[in-house]
Amino acid sequence: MPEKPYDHQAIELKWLERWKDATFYKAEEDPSKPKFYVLEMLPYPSGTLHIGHIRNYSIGDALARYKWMRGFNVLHPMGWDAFGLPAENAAIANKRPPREWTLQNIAAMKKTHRRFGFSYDWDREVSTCEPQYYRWNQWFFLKMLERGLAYRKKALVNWCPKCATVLANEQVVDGCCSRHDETPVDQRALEQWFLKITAYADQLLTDMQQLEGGWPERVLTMQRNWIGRSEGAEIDFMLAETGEHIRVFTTRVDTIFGATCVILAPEHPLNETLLDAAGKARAKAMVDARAGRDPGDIEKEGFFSGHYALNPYSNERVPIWIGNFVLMGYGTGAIMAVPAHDERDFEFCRKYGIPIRPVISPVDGPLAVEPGMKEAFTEDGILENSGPWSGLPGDEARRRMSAYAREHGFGDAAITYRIKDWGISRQRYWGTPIPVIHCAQCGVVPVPENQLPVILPDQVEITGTGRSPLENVPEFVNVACPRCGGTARRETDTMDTFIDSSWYFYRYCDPRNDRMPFDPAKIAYWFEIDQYIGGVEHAILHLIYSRFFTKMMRDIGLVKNSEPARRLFTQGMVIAEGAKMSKSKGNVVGADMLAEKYGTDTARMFVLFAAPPEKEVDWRWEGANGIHYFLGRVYRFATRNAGRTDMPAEGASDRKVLRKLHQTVRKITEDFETRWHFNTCIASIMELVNILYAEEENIGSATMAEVLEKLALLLAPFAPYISQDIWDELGDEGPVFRHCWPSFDPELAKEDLAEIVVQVNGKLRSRIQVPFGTPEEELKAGALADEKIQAATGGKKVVKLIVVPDKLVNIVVK
RNA sequence: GCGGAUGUGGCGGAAUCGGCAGACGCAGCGGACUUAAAAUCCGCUGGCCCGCAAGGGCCGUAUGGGUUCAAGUCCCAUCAUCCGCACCA
Repeated sequence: MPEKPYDHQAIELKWLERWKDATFYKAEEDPSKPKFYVLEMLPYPSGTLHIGHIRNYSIGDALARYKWMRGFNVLHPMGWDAFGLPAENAAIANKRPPREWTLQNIAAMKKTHRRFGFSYDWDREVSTCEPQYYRWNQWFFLKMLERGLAYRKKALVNWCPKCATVLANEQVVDGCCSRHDETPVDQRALEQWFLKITAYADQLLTDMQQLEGGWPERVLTMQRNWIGRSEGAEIDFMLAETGEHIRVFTTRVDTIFGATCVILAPEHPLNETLLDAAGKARAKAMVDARAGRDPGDIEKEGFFSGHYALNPYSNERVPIWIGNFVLMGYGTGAIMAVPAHDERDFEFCRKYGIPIRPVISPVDGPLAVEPGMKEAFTEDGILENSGPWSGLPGDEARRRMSAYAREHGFGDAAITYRIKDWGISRQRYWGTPIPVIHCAQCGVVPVPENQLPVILPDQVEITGTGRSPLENVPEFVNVACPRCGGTARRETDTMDTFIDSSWYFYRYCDPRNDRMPFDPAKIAYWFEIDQYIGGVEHAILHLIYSRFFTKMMRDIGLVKNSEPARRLFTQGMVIAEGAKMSKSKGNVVGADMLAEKYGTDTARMFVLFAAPPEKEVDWRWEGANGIHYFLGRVYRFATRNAGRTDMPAEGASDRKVLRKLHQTVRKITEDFETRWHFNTCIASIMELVNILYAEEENIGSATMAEVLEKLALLLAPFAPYISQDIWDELGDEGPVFRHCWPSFDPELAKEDLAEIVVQVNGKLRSRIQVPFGTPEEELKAGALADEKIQAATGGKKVVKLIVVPDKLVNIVVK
């Protein structure tokens, strides 16, 4: 057949058109087949797909296609994380309703998605801003309300003045809004809804054992730190005058005889009664000074409150201080300061001349003496000067002293977590309405289930003033109380959008169900997710909320699994010409731009070729040229050799080509099953093609037919259009990615002769060819007889011979 | 400050279990084809040195040490870059 030029535009358009109504990516439950659920994180519909998205989807698509070819029943869905702030900002800027803006963006992005030909089952598409979806957010909220997992409290919350809304702790980075780098976050007291993720803190931690090996260690470590479990004790110090209690949390109750003061956070509620007006002002100033600052830069400061507390173990009277380094949000907001055995306390007490009293001696040394201590001794040791506890080792003392506190009613062993309950109220329009009603008579009343969904009204003026725009929609706000029928007001806050993405992957399994969030039987078939793929930036937020939701759903009987995803892969970022891509730098590499210039096959393959998928990729246009050129080489070779019968008889070239072919199949198969280094997979296909060019006229017809067919199959997971077109040119039927993945013959993949590296004192000096399995003695003899080796050893004494069969001989001479 | 990862040609990267460093590609150089260019095809391409040449030698995986017959790979220290956490009691 005559050679054809590689016209990527024509090829991609042709198959795009032919596949328009194809159904081969449709997934259906089929218990007779092994299932495989591969999932990429759903995008926010910003309007355009960029190369970072393409990388994420190209990895997932290659895996999905490979698994199909291996006979799995694959579920590979896609959807839209469609609620969120940018839609409102766009509405303010362009005077267009968020819904319209969002739907238009989805349409544009979906078009690009289709153009790239990713293998999604679009019948399962989910868009989180649709009432059919968010009604189940509301339904889950009501379920959690019933179980006490959702509750309301007045709380100091993080407030971003630019977003004009509340942020979750996870959305605050270095005291600033994660969306506005330079904007310090304020603290405001508001009535907020919270989800009790802390009730699952322990399970979130212990269930990580199931994820070990399947999730990146890095992500597990980040989650562990985020949950921040710490074991210790809570102890009440009694206020000397009034008898009120100050509860402190400590991990080192064994050091309590060294406590020389108690320190309260500046926001501590007791300050209201403890401090005079001047003191309150100082405390307030401390809180303000801390806002938005890097904690490492703030010097420890404090002042004496004028009051004293009693140490319940020793009955000692210690001063109560207010300290800026004590956090209200952790533990009890109050600490006992043991300067001799804690670095921070040491720094603070030195500064203010508070006594330092060592009570723990090192296991193998004497007790420190004060004055003269240069730093705190923070390790475990033996208790001294600690009344009846003296002489005990630290761990035993902690156990017995906690028990003592419990028996005497002034404390107990306690576990504290760094993770806090999840504040989900947002004073925003474009999100899921929280389904409750505020009634003057009945208080907070949940919207009855049969009245869901609470529909987000369409005609709303977006103001960005910090009050929910829904407050200005009387037909939304004014309702009858479901309990007493009296006039009542609807809740106008909406939910954090992380709710949406916490369970969307369940909805994919049953996306049109209007009686339940999904049918549990379908979940039982598809779950857990076999492979989840996304950016590492979601290591704590999205991935911890999703794990929490799964456990909650399990506890209300909807699912059986305790974890959503068995395996997680976090791909590296794509940067452009050495810099992080961003709109402001104008260096965003858009997906459509790529499709036009090189075609989608080239774009996909280049991001996979440029680096292993877990590493960062630097996008360089010249690199993409190389892949495009390579695909052209493949295409021209295949079209001019398809169906050829004028080839010479089979000979040495066939052996060579087939060996390389089977080696390539083996390499790529192994990589798909283990480490996904698609860059070297593609490199090995290039090597194969280089050999084909070198041997083109010497290959027999049968070999040529086999190699072309398998080449198309090997390319299918990475470059579906060109591989399909070659498949078609070869006269093969149907979609190439529904054909069986090629097998390899280990015998054919084997080299004829082993090449033995011969070293003298560890340096390469010669190579010899021998049959595989040549005995050690023969290898030694062969190596010593080699001309170059004789020259190199030059009659020196052979001290030792190291032999690695089929690989290497090292001759050690003196 | 604490924790983790990474460091290999001009560039992206390869070397999967301690056994040939630099696969594959980009960029560059040369040749063929062409009136010419593009496209395409073929070749060269870590550094230094010896040689007209064929060929050969030495150095080389951030730096300094160590283990080993053998180290990019293992151990210790240092430096650099990136990421996460950062007063968590």
